[in-house]
Amino acid sequence: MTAPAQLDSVDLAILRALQNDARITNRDLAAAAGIAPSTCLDRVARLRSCGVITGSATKIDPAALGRPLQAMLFVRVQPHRRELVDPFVQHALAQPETRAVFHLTGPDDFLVHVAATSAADLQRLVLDEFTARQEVALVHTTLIFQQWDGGPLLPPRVSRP
Amino acid sequence: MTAPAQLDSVDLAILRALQNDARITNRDLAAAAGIAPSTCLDRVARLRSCGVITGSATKIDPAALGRPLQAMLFVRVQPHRRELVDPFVQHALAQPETRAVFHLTGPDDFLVHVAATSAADLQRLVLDEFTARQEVALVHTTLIFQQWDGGPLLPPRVSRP
DNA sequence: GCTGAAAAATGATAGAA
DNA sequence: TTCTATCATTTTTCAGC
Repeated sequence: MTAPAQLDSVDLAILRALQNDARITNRDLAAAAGIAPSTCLDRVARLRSCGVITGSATKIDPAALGRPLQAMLFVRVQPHRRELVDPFVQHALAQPETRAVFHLTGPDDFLVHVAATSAADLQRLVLDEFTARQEVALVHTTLIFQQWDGGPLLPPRVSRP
Repeated sequence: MTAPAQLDSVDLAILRALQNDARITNRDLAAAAGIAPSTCLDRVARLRSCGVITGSATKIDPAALGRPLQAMLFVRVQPHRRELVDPFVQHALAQPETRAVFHLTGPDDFLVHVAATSAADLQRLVLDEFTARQEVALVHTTLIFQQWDGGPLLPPRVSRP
């Protein structure tokens, strides 16, 4: 499943194109990678079975959906034990506002990325769904002015056979 | 382009399925939404032209790619002026380790999500690519133990015609 | 919003470089 | 391994209703 993944420049081209557009046709993907369509199918299947490709997702604009206010919630859990960590994560993921949850090192244990419908919705989320919980010692809320997606994630080194 | 987007329960089903798997066939998507395939095509085209759907991406496992160490960099820029903000963001996005950049309210101006190949790579990134820059006053580095993707992002209210 | 026929893409196969 | 070529099947498209 999770091999060290020896990737060459063809895999790199495939990964670059697929991260940019998950719905690219196999024909176009093969052309972008400079290989035959049948070979391209094999390559993608291999990347999938190696665990490099884990899935695909359609990207959505939260503002266009009616969720114009995004924020980061820094959450401190007390005590910081596994019995409390797992339920907290599940509860955070169960909120419709939650986009992602990160378990971090440092004074703040969790970072929760949320997309709220309004300041009132954000306030309710923080007070009723997070601060109100027994294990939550502290929530620090920060608004997101703007965000940018990084380019395609690529392997640090490419084997050149 | 960016209309208030009046979405009904069919759009909601489409958005849910598409966020879960961008490569779902239109046939299966139509079945999931309970409409005819041709109607489904129209709906998706409308969601795209309304700006709700902005694109698609294949999901990659950074660890399988050789980037097992993810971190959040909290960056303070001094002075916090637009002439310095834009170049900083461009430089952050130009790094192969960068997954996302957030411009935040609060004492830390930016949050940069990165995927490094090793602790040495992370150290180099922080010291040589961020701290070394004139406008960067402070970088605080936090490791990511684990992360979870939220469920599909859905509109807060659904019009019921 | 639906139906159905035409067009295109896919996935699989076999054989050769 | 990878490529070329082929083909049945599935999927998308685009009329018209």
